[in-house]
Amino acid sequence: MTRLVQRILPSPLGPLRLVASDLALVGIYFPEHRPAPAHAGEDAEHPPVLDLAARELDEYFAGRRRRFTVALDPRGTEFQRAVWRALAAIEFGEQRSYADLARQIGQPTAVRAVGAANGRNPLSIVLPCHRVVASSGALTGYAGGLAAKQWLLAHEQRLAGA
Amino acid sequence: MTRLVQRILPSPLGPLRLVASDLALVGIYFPEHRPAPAHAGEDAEHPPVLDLAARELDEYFAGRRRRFTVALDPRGTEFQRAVWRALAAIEFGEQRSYADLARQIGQPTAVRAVGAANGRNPLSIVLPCHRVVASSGALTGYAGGLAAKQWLLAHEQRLAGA
DNA sequence: GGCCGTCTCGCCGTTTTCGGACGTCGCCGC
DNA sequence: GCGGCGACGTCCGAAAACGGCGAGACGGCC
Repeated sequence: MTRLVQRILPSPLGPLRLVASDLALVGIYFPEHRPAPAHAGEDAEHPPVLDLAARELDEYFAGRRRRFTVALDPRGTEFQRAVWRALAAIEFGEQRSYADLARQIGQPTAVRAVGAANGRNPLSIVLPCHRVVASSGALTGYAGGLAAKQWLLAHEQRLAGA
Repeated sequence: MTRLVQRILPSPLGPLRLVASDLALVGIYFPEHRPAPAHAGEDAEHPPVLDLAARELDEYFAGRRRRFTVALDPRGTEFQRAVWRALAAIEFGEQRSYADLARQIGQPTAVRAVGAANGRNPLSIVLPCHRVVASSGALTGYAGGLAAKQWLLAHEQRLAGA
């Protein structure tokens, strides 16, 4: 029940809205995020975690960071958190299918539910839901729009080779 | 979403639990309150509003206060807040029926629902749900027990005449 | 014969909807 | 008095709808 504060961070994908509690990052949202996230409190004072998140994201976009260290507190159901935990294990530049994730959390048939949980990921980019594509390899959806997903994958692809 | 703090206040009706946010009083609960209210946070620091509430309640029980000035923030559905607003208009020593209240909020047939809303009143005493009785004049129910309701009415009756 | 697109259907957690039950009642008969 | 019934917002549980899917079946097209 701690207060939430937010901060807007410019990025190549448009202004990102970072939301944090006193202790951890709680959300990263695109300008036209879908589904629209709940409104956060005013940004009176910036807790340190918010500044750290902004710095790491800047580095990520600049190609100088592949993993994030900022404390996270993704809020959701038990199942969703399990999916998001699995997300965190996908390395920079890699890709997985929704079926892969389902297997990984021990519920190989819950493919569709994994897709839904993926769509509710509150920590875009940091929890790399953009690295999950259909088994066929097709891009299927993204909270920030498919263009953003494609941009992120290309960005990582470019750097992964180097 | 501000933090809630609480404080116990001794009274002729037993220890009352006062709950407040930074800005306003949110709840007043009897020892055996029904339905049981949600648990509040720890009482680390007392916001001014909590002390003011305690003082005014003391004065009320001592017979030196008939109206409260402490800021209130009763949380509930729109309908409930409408009922509670109507409650606040009942003067010290007066009594109304549930049907009266229903008429007052413009939903004369929602008598039973008014009763239910009354039962969910989070601010006992300050929002005087004890001044509402059946059309027949009978005492019908009270979160703090019928004895408490009777005590409050008698208390006000005694002073109203003076 | 391969190689796609398209369709259909089963999968499953979450969300939304729906229906019934439950009150701090009041009115009408008896 | 007492019993019965109607009133209506809430709560709660059940049921249905809804997705950022995947596998298999078809039908075209080289």
